[in-house]
Amino acid sequence: MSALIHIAVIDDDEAVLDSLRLYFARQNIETSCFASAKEFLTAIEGGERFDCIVSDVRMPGMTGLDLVHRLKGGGLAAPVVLITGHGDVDMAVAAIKVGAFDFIEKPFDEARLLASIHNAIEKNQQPEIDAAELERLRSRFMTLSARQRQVMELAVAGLSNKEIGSQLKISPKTVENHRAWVMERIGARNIAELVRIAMKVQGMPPS
Amino acid sequence: MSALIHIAVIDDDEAVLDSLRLYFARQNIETSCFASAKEFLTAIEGGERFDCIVSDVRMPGMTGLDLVHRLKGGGLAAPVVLITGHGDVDMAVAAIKVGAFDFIEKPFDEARLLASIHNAIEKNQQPEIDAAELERLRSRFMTLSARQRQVMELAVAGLSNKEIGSQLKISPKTVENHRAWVMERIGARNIAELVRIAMKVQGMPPS
DNA sequence: TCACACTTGGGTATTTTCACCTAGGGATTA
DNA sequence: TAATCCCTAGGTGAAAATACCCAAGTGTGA
Repeated sequence: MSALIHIAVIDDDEAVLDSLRLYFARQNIETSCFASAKEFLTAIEGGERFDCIVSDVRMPGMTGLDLVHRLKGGGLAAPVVLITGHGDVDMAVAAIKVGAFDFIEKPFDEARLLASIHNAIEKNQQPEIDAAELERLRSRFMTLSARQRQVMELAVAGLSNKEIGSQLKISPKTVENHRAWVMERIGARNIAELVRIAMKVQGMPPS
Repeated sequence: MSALIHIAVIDDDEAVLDSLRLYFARQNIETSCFASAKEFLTAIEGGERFDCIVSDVRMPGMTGLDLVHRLKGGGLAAPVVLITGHGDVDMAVAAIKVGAFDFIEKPFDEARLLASIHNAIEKNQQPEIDAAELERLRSRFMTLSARQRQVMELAVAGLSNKEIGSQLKISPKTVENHRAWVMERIGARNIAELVRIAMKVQGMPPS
């Protein structure tokens, strides 16, 4: 699924930049380096997009924290991992609160940073998938027949096949058949999943 | 609006507890002190509610971080302000990510803590719809042990007893027992109901 | 009229859950 | 020390769900 990860690294220290560029190259990660937040923003304004942004906190001009603020305010979805040389708890708290994904102290293990980046990207893909997923599910609900939907609703309400049958005046066996159909169509593999899907779909009107 | 602020303070250090109690008394804030997270949870289970929870991070038994996890998992809305003696950035990051409102290093200015508490309470004033019902459900969640909660979460995710057992490295039979306990305690009569209750209380998650 | 989908219902066998029960080990508390 | 709670795990038997198979009646649209 992951074609090629493309990240941005922002640090005013040339040595750090070089070191990280080399490390990420070895990890098969495409890296764009920037010596300042400003340079980075220019690239963003030029239309460049990254899967993850790794930035130092303390830099001349715009700090990493400012950058997070700016990016989140601009609605940019890419996760930001901040790196700091000074173990500043207050700043870490502030950073996470404004939406930074992680906050790592120098000196850090490169593997730790890598793990955080992977984690950030993974978590970040969730909402997009959710929106698309929701539409997919909604369309599947539409293909259900009236009877199937009836059965589904009662099943989601927690009734057993027997109870559903007596309520709909059909045999439990028929209910069983309908139920299997519903599960297959919706793509749920168990009742718990079906309940979640039903709640998700019915809990949110189409946008 | 603010009748009387009532907060909980949790710290295993008697001196800190006394000091804060005195300080908050002077600020006209009602304070309940607890020497451990467990004592605090007992009070919560007994139905006590607080506008804000101030807790030390490092304590014997349950840590402040565990506490936040537990409270947020149970859907309790009260904001938590954590205090730590060791400037631990990683822990601060983890704490904020799981939903702590603030993370303050010792030694701290009492006014700083007070400001954070006021801020937390103010931010926390969001409208709750079926507050009474949610409270009832939350209190039930609080009575679950850690293991029971684990089992519940996996069950809600749709795993079978066998799958849960293999994941938790316990026998399916034990899972079955835990599950029965959970169902009884929560007051759910089938999985569908459990899933719906869990989603309501925790306002979550993707499958 | 024919094909297709939906509904209905049955059979059979396996798996899973549910509702009871007992019982030991470990940790905590009175 | 005794009581209590939790986690562990086993047993039994009933109920339910699941995964397959099958067929017949009813529409709808090509």
